[in-house]
Amino acid sequence: MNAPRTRIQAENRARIAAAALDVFSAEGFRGATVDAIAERAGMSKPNLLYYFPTKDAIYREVLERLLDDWLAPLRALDEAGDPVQEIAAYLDRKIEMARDFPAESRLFANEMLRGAPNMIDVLQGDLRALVREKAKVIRAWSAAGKIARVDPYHLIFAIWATTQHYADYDVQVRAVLGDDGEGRFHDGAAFLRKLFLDGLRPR
Amino acid sequence: MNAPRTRIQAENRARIAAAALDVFSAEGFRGATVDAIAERAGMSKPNLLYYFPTKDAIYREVLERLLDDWLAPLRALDEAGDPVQEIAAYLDRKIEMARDFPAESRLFANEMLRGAPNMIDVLQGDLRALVREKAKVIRAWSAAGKIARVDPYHLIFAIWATTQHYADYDVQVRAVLGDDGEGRFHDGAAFLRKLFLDGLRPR
DNA sequence: CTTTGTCTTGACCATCCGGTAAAATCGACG
DNA sequence: CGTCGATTTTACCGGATGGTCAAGACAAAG
Repeated sequence: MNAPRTRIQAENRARIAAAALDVFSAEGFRGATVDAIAERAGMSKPNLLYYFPTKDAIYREVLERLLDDWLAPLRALDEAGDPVQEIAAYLDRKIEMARDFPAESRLFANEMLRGAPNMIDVLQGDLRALVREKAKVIRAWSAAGKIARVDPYHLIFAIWATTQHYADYDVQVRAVLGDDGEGRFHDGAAFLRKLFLDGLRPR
Repeated sequence: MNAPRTRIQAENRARIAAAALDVFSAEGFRGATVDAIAERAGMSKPNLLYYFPTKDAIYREVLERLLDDWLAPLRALDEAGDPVQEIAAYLDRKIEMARDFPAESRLFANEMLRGAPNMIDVLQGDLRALVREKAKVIRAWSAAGKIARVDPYHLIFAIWATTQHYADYDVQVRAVLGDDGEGRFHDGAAFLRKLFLDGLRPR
């Protein structure tokens, strides 16, 4: 069943993965029930288990489907572009993802909080390599005087943290700001651009 | 049983709360089992349930014990101090908390991810009021030209996000950096000070 | 239409888990 | 020491949940 062989299989596996993303991200792995995922996918539990053998398998599938999209914004950081604009654009892409794919962000957050039992290998492998590569780019920008001399790793962490915060801590942000439609994403993006480029100290 | 009447009660309730903090923060509410908390506290499950009537009650107790400590760093932001130093000091305090009390941070993160079912009233009440008050202070600093004109709410979010990231995403940070003892907290603090004060654009 | 493999369902099982009951043990105080 | 309330333990219950099974419904190909 690893490679979908029929149209129905492809459709249903996709529907299940979408439903599972919602449920897992909102309830955590343990809090999500197979029944809840099945109901959200519009099918019975045994039917769902016809497509995925175990709850774990569903979870792993969801994680896998996410990974590429998740790292795409960092991958797109372009050595050849203008450094300041590249970083501003990276911030924007990440804020957009927090706005448009909050469930994905929360799923990752849940996995991290538990110690990444299903992703530790990816973190230490592909992710680490990608970050190292981009850190090199950032360091070169620093050396060329295009941006300030800062630790590129912690810069990347700060970009992740500030942008994903709008998805992961959405309740808190909304509680503090009051309900603002989606204005918080726009205002947050503007603030972050200013923060990352110019900081707080008056010039 | 709300107010401990004996020495043993006070001791055991404290031991249970400490154990529960560890288990809840690592596994999430649903992932934590009463048995696991009891074992970690060094007692049997029925014994634990002699001190707290339900799993929910344990969880609420843990949240309550945390709240004051959690908001203390923001409360300490002093209108009368030097703005730049006040913000730098706030960053430092928050980074220290991420290093010294990561379980607390992760517990909050778990609660936020689920939509804060047990804290939404606090968020919309005390927290919101406190943030509003401090936002006013920050805005006054901006108006006086002591710091740049930025949205004070999003500034506070950014401080929370960047500092708590070192607790909540600890696995990821360690996977990317390799094991570094606790150097990441020192380096992170230095980076954040520079980021928040001066930004990335070369001067 | 019929056949054959795909898909779906209802009934069911075993385990985990939150919580209870009641008896046994402990410990502070007279 | 003896008493009595505080504490702890053993045994247990019922519902939730992950997963199975066997039979039925369905779709595609001849």
